[in-house]
Amino acid sequence: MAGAALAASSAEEGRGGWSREDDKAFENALATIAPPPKEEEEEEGGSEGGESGGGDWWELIAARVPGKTAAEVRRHYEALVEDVNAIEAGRVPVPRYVGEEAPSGSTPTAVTHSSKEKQPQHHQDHNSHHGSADRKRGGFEIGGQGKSCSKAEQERRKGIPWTEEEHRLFLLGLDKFGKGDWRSISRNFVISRTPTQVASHAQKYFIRLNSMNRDRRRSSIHDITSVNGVDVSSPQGPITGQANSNPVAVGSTMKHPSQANVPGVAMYGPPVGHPVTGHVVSAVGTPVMLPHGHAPYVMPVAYPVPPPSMHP
DNA sequence: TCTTGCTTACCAAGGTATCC
DNA sequence: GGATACCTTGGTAAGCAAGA
Repeated sequence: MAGAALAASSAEEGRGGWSREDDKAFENALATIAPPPKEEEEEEGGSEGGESGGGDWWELIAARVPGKTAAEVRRHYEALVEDVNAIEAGRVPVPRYVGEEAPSGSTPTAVTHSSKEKQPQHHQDHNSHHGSADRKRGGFEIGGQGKSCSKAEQERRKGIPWTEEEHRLFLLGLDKFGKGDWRSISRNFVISRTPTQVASHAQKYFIRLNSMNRDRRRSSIHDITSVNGVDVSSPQGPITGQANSNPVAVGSTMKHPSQANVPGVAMYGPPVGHPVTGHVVSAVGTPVMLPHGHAPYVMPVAYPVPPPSMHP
């Protein structure tokens, strides 16, 4: 989505003159100002919190985007939503990274930064390939391009750090779909990441949660365990067992550990468990950032490089 | 039985804190 | 300020379970 949002944004530069700064301000506004409650759209649980709630939501948003009117902001938002929906519906080819090959065949499958999904990898002995050049991030081929790779490619290969925004979406998705349903989380929330990536991220996240009471550590993105003041960190232990220890049924209401004295709360300082600003949340069943009648999880986020949608 | 999806364990790279 | 150690993170192979 972020990619979609960015694509939309850049596409819109021609129409509305939205600069990256404008987009950023716009996104920040969206993240911090709750949409007004709307009767027909609030059935899913509504969005609490935030600083607005009034009818002039667009005005509030516009107030945070220098030089933009409420109407412009609204149009911009709707354009973003349209693009996101179009991409999710498979009607629009997903953006690709610079230097990326066009996806062959009809599959619009995104070019992902997960090498697993995009290029065959020599299946080697686990030990033997460790340290081997072709597994190292600078060394494997992409689409037969060989070793000559651009800086951008190398940058991409070494892994794209999760942004706070992505992590928040991850938390929201976790809250909504529960642990284990990485596919849904990836598809509906963190659409810039593959399910595998989401699962991997989750693994680290839960490990982090469970080691919260260990000695002092550096802060990390995984210290963010709540969104909008609502703690969405799961009390469940590490992702354990193939038996799918998934104690959280999909769509079920998760208990918020912070309210139930769970680790995962602040352990050394502010970053830990600090509420993520933004009205996004509410936990279960709540659409993310939904002003007027739009599909959930539309939270435009701009990226320096448009992350491709992972979902065909 | 085969396919799909999830979990775990491991690695390399990069960043940060600490020590000199 | 530089060197070193430690920590965090993203990615992926392998194993396992559930469903078709």
